[in-house]
Amino acid sequence: MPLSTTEENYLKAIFSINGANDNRATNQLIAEKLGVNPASVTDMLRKLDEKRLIDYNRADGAKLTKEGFKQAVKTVRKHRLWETFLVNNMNFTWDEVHEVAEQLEHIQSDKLTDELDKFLGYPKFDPHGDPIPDANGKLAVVKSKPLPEAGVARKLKVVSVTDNSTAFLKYLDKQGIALNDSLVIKEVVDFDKSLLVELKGRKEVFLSKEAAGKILVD
Amino acid sequence: MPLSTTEENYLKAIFSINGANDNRATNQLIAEKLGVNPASVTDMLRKLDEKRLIDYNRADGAKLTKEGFKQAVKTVRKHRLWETFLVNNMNFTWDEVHEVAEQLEHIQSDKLTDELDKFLGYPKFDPHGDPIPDANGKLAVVKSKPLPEAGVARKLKVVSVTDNSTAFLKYLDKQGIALNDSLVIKEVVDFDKSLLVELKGRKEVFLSKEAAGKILVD
DNA sequence: AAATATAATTAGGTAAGCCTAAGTATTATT
DNA sequence: AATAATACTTAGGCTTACCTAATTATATTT
Repeated sequence: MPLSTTEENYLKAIFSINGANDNRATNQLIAEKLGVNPASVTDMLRKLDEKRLIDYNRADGAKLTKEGFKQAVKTVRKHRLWETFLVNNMNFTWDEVHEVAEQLEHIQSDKLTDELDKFLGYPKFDPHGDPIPDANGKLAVVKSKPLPEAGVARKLKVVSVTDNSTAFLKYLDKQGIALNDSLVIKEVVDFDKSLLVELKGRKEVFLSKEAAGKILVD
Repeated sequence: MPLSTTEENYLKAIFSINGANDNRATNQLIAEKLGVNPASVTDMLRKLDEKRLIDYNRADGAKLTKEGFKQAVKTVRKHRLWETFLVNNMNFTWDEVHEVAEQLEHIQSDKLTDELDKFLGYPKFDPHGDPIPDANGKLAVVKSKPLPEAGVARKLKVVSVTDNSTAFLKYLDKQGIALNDSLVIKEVVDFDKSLLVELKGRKEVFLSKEAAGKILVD
């Protein structure tokens, strides 16, 4: 039988906490992410372990099994496809989509998911710049590129800089940009190709074309 | 707070049983429609009565209040809009849509509902020929009648079916009958009241009295 | 009117998913 | 090593929405 909405949400939470690493989600992190009491988490993790969707024990926390991973990715795929649909076709803004997508991601129909994917033109990224798993669960691999070559509105991560001069690094520091920081290009100014960039803390800064070209993002 | 999926389903069931008339749904009919035990229905009807979504007592059965009616129509609106979307844009056939639409009808977002309506071009009827309530809950009125009540030799149009089961829809498909098709009753067979019907492509098929009674024409 | 059938209700129980409060491990600090 | 802080589990309970079996109320027959 299919997973419940709640089970799907737990798998998704573990997926988002563990990421690509070999981390193991703790009860507390999961409880916080889902807004439930840690005692409730214990119950559900045990249940998911029994169903072989996760590996779980008190000492090491929770890790998705192959099957659990598959299910989590499927839910993420649906979530991101629906977000794309809402923004592209239903006139939602990227900050309005989350709540509705949280509901839509639990609709159970592989046919619908795949038709939606087709309808949208097999998008690789959702409106937040997060990669959309394909029908086989594969995620687009992002290879870093200079900031000016990245698209607008995608969630980017600073992975490296091509100028290690003190002057440049100090400049970045002053702007509030550091390695591994997330940022989003809000706008490309037409006449001088400078970029309006939103940083983590909702702070916005302008970067000249020269400066931006030295920042590699993912 | 918003209604639960189950509450919405009860209201919808009462709506579909009572129709436009002043009927009052009985526990048994509701139980049958929802596939639950009559004892469970008693519980829920009492709860809906307390919430003033229905008027309920043992003697007269259940009737929607103004608010309950509003909620039911809203769910029906969503159901039929999603069905239309699935057929028009997701390559579903009209006999495939029901199960998924049962899930989609519970998505809570007025903005999404109205944007979907707009996206679809404010359709008046769904793929089964059922009228779609507009944003104010108003339904297009159709003066249609069951096929056996229509006269012989008149050009008729299939506007709706009163049985949306997969079995019936597949049967119609096989006979070559689809929504909005034109047809003409050539003959009423006396002894069993079955109908000889001529379809668009000059093709003639026999329809039993039972099957014909579920086809509404204009 | 009495007997029977049908419909609805009551009583007691279950499972999922959550809670609080109290207790037990584990890890960090002194 | 002893104490304190943090993390997790246990125990007992709650709500929703369902169930079965037994009972009561209403209709229908005879």
